[in-house]
Amino acid sequence: MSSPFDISRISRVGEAVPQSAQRTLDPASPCGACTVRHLTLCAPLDHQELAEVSKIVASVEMDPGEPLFDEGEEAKFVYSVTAGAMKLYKLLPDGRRQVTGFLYAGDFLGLAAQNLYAYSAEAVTHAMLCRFPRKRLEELLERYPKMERRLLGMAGHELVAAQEQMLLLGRKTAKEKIASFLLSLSRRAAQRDQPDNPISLPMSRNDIGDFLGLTTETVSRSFTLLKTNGIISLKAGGKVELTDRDALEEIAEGG
Amino acid sequence: MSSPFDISRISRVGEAVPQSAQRTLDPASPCGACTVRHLTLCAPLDHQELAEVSKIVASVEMDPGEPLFDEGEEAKFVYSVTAGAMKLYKLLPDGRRQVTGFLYAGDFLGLAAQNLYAYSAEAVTHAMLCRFPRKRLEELLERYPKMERRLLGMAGHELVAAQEQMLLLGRKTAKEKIASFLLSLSRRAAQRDQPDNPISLPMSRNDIGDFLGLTTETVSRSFTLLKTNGIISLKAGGKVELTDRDALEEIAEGG
DNA sequence: CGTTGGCTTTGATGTAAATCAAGCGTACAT
DNA sequence: ATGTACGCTTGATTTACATCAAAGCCAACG
Repeated sequence: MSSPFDISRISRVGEAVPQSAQRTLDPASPCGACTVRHLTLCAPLDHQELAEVSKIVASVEMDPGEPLFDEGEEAKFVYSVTAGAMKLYKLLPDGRRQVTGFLYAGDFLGLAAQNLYAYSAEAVTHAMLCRFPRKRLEELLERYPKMERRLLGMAGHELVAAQEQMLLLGRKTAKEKIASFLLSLSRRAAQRDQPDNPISLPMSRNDIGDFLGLTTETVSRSFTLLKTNGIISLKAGGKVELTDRDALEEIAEGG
Repeated sequence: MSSPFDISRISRVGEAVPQSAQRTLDPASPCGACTVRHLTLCAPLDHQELAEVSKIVASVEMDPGEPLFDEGEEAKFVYSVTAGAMKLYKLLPDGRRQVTGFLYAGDFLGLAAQNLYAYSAEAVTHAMLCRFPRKRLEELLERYPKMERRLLGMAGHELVAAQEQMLLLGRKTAKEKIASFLLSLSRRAAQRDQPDNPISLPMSRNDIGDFLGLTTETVSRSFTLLKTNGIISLKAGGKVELTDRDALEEIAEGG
């Protein structure tokens, strides 16, 4: 966790801001310079439309463990991840935690019910996000139906992933959960043109456990089991090599 | 399960069709007469627009246990439930099953990834649905952005519900799962202006188990436990009375 | 109206994963 | 270099739920 004195560095793009707080976006044409736009909700926009978006976005920089918002808070903003990794989670009153997703560049956060965030969000690694005032973005969505269509497509993908995760949480064994998790990380890396093997696991064993409905210990044991069977190998820097992808896929589906 | 000779009765509305297959919709103005429109994706449409929708919808009637489509099948149609209850589920190769949702009037089905259904769908009770050819509906969505906005709103609600279900599957005990399930059914009934107590449980113990990540036996034991504690009481016709709603809410949140 | 077959409930036993409890590294600070 | 702290791994024990097994229950049907 971050110290309570850490503060998200936020800057309205297009305004004069301290150099230090302005790392990814060029103030002159921030969205035009966005290197992950093809992955985001801004993908379908043309040059002119991006200029409109630029007027309402701010850039946010996060340190590992730093919270972005909490479940139940008023949902004034929505976000798009541009770099690094975030996690979303829900808590029960006694502290039990369910991580509902890990987010990478291009992913969208800020889902709300009755204007309150439906989950808490926290940085896993150092991360950068674009921040949109919810109301301003909704105005833009009315003006640009293709942006709304894009968002609907992204929501559809999220729903498919959510159903897959329900199958995992409700019906898979610890070993199957870990195998499925590694494969889904690998596939997502491939989608964003990153190496799909070895893959990097920036999150802790505890986070993985809270995502898969397991304890840290069971996650660790399942990793060692797969390692012992020569199916994966744990490398330095939190990297995992998928030595036998076919076997992993077999296990993930309950083979 | 239904016999293999059962066939969904399908009729293009507006065409001459056998009386028996045409039970909910008035062929003259089928969508205009829809009694659950305010719950559906058609809610924001005016009279003129509904007439356009009428041209592409067909009415489908289902018997209990009858399958509508299977996961992996080509997703030619999407559906809107107008009466009765449906269930959605995913299977593992060895037969383990995860029910991902129970659907009632107003709910939307037909989520697809790469044009293939992401889950199987089957009737729980006798049910009626409106069937939309996917491509024709997509054309309509382009013409009517407010319909697309409506769909986006519905997808958002689904995503919130999915996250809640992940918390349930990953972190709640059997008793907490049953309590949460009963409360969510009660709340959904209230939303559709049906009595929220007693509530009706049209699905089997086995279906409930596959929805909550439990076995039939554990579902049954949890019900008797709540019954013994005077928190619920099982009535005739698959109805459940929530005798002590506060206690149920306390239990659902891990109290 | 007795038989049948499918759910549901209840009981006895087994087990995968949780919990409890030390040790291990590795990374960072003193 | 040496402490120390935090996350990871490994081991021993417990437990919630699954599995296996057998009765009840009730609606449909001959």
